[in-house]
Amino acid sequence: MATRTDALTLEVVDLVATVVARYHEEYEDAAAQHSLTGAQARVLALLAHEPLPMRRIAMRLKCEPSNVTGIVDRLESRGLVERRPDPDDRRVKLAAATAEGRRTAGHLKSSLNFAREPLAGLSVAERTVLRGLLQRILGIDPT
Amino acid sequence: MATRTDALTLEVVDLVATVVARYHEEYEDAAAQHSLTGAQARVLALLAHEPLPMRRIAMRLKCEPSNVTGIVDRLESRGLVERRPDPDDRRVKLAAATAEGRRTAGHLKSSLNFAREPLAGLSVAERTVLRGLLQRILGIDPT
DNA sequence: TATTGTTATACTCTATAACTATA
DNA sequence: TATAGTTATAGAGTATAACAATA
Repeated sequence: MATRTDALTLEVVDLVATVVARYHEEYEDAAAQHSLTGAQARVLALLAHEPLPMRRIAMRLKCEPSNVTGIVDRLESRGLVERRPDPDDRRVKLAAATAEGRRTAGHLKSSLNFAREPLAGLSVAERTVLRGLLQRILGIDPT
Repeated sequence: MATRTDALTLEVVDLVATVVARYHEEYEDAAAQHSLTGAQARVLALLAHEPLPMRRIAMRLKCEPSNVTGIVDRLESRGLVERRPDPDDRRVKLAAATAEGRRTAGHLKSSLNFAREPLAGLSVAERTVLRGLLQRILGIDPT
């Protein structure tokens, strides 16, 4: 075990903080290019993958369900998302991305170039090492 | 150069996104433990390091200067921050952390345990490799 | 009774534009 | 005239509490 918080660890934490800041910047910029807020972009990305009950969206966003109402309202008024009844439970409303919503989500994902540019400088071996270290940090069992 | 967006790169991007999400969660939680919002905590951390003109705070936060007024107002009303005149330019107001503000910032930093817990599982050698890779990604010249 | 989604309310963060006091 | 900070305003995200419909 290392000392309580050695210089190396602090350096790494600082680098992680910088990565976090830059990632956020790029995400917000990419969202803004499609006239979306960050929260709207996150919900749209979620729904482009699969329709979800309002409450599940709130859990994924780690916010209160009442907030999701407004976010989905704004996405719906732009035709990117629609609300559908759940056949199994009439209390539930399923939010689902429309065709245009899925298209926008696709553009958004590809304009998020954090993926390519910075990682392009790393070799396959280096990216593999990085993947392993990040998995360890996150407590993910490498399958 | 790797292919446009190979599976490995996508995996790493996904891991980075998870790190970003977890870091944010922990930061907001740590701030909330001191009844601070994320923005307030960021400004307080900045000012605990050194006093700054309002405009410089806005540049560091990448937001409009008008927003900083409100954030500093709230910190000031809690006695964590104070506004001082700048002797060199009477237009400028320097925001500075009070003694209590610096204390709060210290607690906040130590309650941000993203630093210790996840990185503790990595050896010194692994942390060194991670530091190098993150520096490469961020385009930082290792001194 | 419990749960799902919504509404109502209040607070914070955000950008824009107009204002003031300095420079 | 240009700049620093503020104010005013409006939109969006957030939590809390209360509500209707359904389970």
